[in-house]
Amino acid sequence: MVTLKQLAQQLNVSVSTVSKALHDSEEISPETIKRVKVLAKHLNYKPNKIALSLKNSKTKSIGVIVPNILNHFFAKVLYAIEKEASKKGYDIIICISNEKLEKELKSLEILANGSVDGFIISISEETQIKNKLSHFESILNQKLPIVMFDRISENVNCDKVIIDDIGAIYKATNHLIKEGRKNIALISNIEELSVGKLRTEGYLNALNDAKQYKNNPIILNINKSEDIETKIEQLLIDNKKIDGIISIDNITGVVALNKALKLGKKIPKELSIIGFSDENVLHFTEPKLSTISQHSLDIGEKSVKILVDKIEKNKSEILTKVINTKLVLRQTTL
Amino acid sequence: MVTLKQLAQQLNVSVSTVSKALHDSEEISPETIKRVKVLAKHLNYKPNKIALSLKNSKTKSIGVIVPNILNHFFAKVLYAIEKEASKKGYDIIICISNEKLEKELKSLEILANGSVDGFIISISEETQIKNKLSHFESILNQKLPIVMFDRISENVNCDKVIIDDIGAIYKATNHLIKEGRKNIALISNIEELSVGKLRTEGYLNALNDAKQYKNNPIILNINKSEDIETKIEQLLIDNKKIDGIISIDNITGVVALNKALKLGKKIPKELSIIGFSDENVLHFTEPKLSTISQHSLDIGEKSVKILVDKIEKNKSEILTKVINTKLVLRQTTL
DNA sequence: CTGAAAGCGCTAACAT
DNA sequence: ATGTTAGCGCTTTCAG
Repeated sequence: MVTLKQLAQQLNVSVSTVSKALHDSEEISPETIKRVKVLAKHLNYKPNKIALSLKNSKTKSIGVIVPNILNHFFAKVLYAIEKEASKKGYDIIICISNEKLEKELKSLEILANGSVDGFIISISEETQIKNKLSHFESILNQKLPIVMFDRISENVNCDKVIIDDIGAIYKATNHLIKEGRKNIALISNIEELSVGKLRTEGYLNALNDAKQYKNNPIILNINKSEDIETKIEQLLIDNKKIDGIISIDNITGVVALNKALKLGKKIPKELSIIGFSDENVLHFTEPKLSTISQHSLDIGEKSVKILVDKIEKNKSEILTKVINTKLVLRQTTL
Repeated sequence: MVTLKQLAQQLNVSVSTVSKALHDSEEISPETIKRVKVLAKHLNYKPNKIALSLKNSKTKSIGVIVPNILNHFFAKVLYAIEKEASKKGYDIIICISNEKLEKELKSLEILANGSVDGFIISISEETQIKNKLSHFESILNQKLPIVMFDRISENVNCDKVIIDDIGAIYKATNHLIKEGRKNIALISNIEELSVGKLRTEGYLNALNDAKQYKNNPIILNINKSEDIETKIEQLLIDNKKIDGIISIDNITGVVALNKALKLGKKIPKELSIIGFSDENVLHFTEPKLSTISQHSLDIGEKSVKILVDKIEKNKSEILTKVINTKLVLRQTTL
């Protein structure tokens, strides 16, 4: 890399003159500025980011820690984070916790060595289960701001970007009730997560609030060790009355659709299905899956905006931003 | 952040003593080492990465530039890159080119300001089409190593990690021929990419080499502006004789399967389908899609290993590593 | 208008 | 065994 020093030597001026010239300082004569800039351009000089970071105690980098990048939701949020961060002149350093507390903790600790100005985090499953939160507190104590999204913890005092999980599923369930469905099942493979519990709550609330709905809730929680496809197929076989399915994660909806088709169900005539998460590979099901869109792009964008505000404007109020969801009716609902 | 200086002041010793103590230097007395370490631990001292980077002219960071993180293949490679990099003590800074030359170029330039020790890159579509490669040369001239994977350019003299694209599709096509298929179509939405051309070549070679195969190739190239679902459905309707489909990207295989089912095709009895890319959401099709697995994890892992070798051992030979593919027969082939 | 010097946090050669 | 100094690349007083 070309340095100020090298430019200075070649031009027979001092390093500080070069620095000032490159910043169009009033102190420097126009011709010197010209000379400096010409050479800088010619040698492709670029200010060393590391040196700047050290000098300014600002890295212009954001640490992003997500549980699982193979989950399309997180990939999409990441996409939006990168886009917005890039727009604002920030690099993003990403770590994948792989749903493990240990990795999340380590990643956080490592990046808190001066590498980043703040964090955007979605909590790992293990962390949520064990409810171990001290690593977040530790970061906040070091005056490094954190923005949590989707998988948050009420007990950490930081900015948050979430969706109205209860309301989203409430609306979806209600839609099926209004369709006249009498046996609406909820399928989930995220029982342990904060969002899983909230979404389930939305489903139960909706059933409760509908006076005309008489039947008991049907909830299929599939845990990590169980086979999603087997469980769902079994549910459909065991419970032939099911005429509505709400999936609260972004996988089981597709599986339910495929299994129902395989079993010869007419969709949406005999069975309505609503999945979770917006447009993606799911787009390509046949018929097209109706879903709750959680606007992943907005979530990512907003997270960056809030974090950068914290970093640059030292805003001190802690806020929780709720991103709207939308029920997108495609072809698996009436 | 706690600094050496602060530790030194509190202990009434010099900064260098503290530094040496923390590195268990022979020069320092055991008791001083003890005192220093106790306080360091107590104050949660962590060496400032930025300062180290500046001092060592090594950032222990890798710049990763991918075209599209929503493509499951890239997400998976990214996952593997993060895992291996983390293991080796490297951070990864990611940029998403979004298939645009401009963004790729900018990202590369920005990170070449001292932020990273090297790059792992998969070239954007626009870059491949325009065949503009000077930005890579520029980086290499700055002695920053590059490893390219999947979407590479023969004309850039850097390490590469690829699969045997021709051979992979050749094998798959051959499998369908051996099944006795007489009208094997190739579907692609990546015509413009280097890998797209190679894979198509593999298909054509296989048809040519099979003396018993009489019919002409059937190739459906779907470009960005066209609707994948419409085109594929139309193909199946227009050409009822098609009894084999090879998809050379990681989307059209699923679509072809769903459309064929919708049109009442018996699979795999009347029609065999082979997709591209390994286990993922596609896993959940019904029946399960047979695919060419490209071992994305190996690709990511290997890329990091090669790059880190270059960075740390100054290896100078340029190599191209070919990762094996595997034909994984599930339920859409005989 | 230009330059010298200090300092960001750290390490290491070189005193003492 | 401990301290001083210089230097990584940069900005920014302060001096000239």
